[in-house]
Amino acid sequence: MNLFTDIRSLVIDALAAMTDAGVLPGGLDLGNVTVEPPRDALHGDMATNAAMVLAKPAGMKPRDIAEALAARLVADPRIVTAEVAGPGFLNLSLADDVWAGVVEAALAAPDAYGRSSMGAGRKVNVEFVSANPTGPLHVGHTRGAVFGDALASLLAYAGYDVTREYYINDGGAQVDVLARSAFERYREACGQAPEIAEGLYPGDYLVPVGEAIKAKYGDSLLGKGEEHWLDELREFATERMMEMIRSDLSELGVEMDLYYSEKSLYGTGLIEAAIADLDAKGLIYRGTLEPPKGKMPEDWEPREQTLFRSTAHGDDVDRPIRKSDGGWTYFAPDIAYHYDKVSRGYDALIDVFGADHSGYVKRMKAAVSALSDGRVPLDIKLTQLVRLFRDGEPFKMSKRAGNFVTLRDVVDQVGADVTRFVMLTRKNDAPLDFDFARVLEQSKDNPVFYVQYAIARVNSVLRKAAEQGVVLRDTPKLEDDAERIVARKLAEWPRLVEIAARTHEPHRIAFYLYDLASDFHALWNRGNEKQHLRFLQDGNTAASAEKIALPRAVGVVISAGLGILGVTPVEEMR
RNA sequence: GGCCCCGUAGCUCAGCUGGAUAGAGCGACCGCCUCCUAAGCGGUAGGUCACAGGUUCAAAUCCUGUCGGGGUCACCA
Repeated sequence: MNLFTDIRSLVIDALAAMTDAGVLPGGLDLGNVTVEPPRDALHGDMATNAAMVLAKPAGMKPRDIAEALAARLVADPRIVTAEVAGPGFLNLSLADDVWAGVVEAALAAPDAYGRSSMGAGRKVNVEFVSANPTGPLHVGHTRGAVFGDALASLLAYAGYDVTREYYINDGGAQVDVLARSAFERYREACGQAPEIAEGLYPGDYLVPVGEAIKAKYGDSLLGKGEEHWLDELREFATERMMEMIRSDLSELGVEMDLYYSEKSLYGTGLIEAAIADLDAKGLIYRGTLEPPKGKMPEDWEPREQTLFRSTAHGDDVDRPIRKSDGGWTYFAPDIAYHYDKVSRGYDALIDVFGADHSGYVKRMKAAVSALSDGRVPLDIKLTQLVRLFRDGEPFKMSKRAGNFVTLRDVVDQVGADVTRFVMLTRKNDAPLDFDFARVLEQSKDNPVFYVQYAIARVNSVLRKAAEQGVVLRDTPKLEDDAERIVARKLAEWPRLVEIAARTHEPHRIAFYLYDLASDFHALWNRGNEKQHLRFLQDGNTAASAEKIALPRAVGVVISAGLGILGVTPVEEMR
């Protein structure tokens, strides 16, 4: 049930009837006619722009259209008043029955209310995190993980068939560096002094890996050149890193459907096939790139390379796919990976990158556009930096020293639920301040707590009601504006889900939940002043049952929303 | 220099396929607990939506340009 689409249908039908009656000319495009919540509640419950949108094509004054439309709309029992306002808005106020119906719908099908069929079962692949398997996940990855996971849940809630996927960059030079770094820790485990040369990974998370290598190989690798151990240790260390990463993600509540290995692309012909596909489309050629405009790199020299004509699909320059030694550049397996995603039959692809990868957006979009002949849209969402604070004091991280703050640090200190909610209290492309102390604060200044407190209050009322022997009923009685405001906010939920899903912006869910909680807290406090607004009516279980329906519906929607965000609703706060 | 993101109240940020008098929280000020959790609520004050053009019945939103902040920039991933 989506009240806004219901009322929009009503408006569209009325406009069609006006056309049939000769009031409006035929052939009007009604696509731009909207029914939305007005910004100001004083304007009513819903507003439609129909008269303004149609005035020009119909050759009529907005007011005339609006008044004729109003006359038809008020004939519907759901519409109490329809008033022309401003430049031609038609403000609608809806009957209390309608709001009661919203509450009933939520209570009748708690798992379904707000779910959308807009996805229509279309297959969407959400690739996220995809951190190099060379160390633990840090805060930046955490944000990407939370964002991607919530986005995936949101899309599933909106009716898409979603795959969560992680691309393991285990095919490049950085996993060689990992192997060498692990080897030094292995030497350390064997009692030798490790030599962590410049460029190796210094983090002590490799210490246990070194010990594990010793446990497996004894001292048989000591003193041998890397040609004897590089392949084996690369695989060994990479597997250990991925175990750690999977475990970190699991701590955060993220479960991938598929881990896709870059290395697995090699030797299968997939890269060659992807490039051949582009070649067949005339998009591969030998050529020399112009130097970058503006500042000239010190060591730049003209060089003939094998290039992908990404400019044919919107990129700024063509991109090399082979290195001068004949090997593939990192871009080639990326192309092959997306070629594989396309050929797996997805209707849409989403990649979640850190903002520092913004330079790859155009070339990846160009690749997918070329590979799918423009059929499969690729949306790339960038997550901005996370700045860490404690009690307002920023603290520094140094990747060189290996002392960056890890996902596990964050989750261990504040918990997965708080981490996830806070990470979604900003738009993905806005920087996020994360204060370890503040996010645990139990006050209304902390949105996590504020929303959880609302649901805790709902549960509190339900416990009290059970003690008093109230038999729950799904038919609410709404008699005050404070109640209607809450019901109206509940009515916006299905609409909001669709907007958030369409824009790929799960943060909208978090903001909505905050607003809903706010309306609910306001209603709660009205009960302090007005006895009839209390959910529990003294000694009158029948009246209580009618009053409790609304907060129960609030609980339904907050639970559903937190579910999308991957946050566990609390039972109570003590 | 090219490209990408950002610029909205003193601060941190929302703002719906373009809608009406641009919202919330913090901070400031004034109020509300005999009563379902005051861990909360109500009110007051605070704005050239960076700037300038353009499109439109209508622009914080779309387009162009300028300014300011951040990111990124061939044979690393």
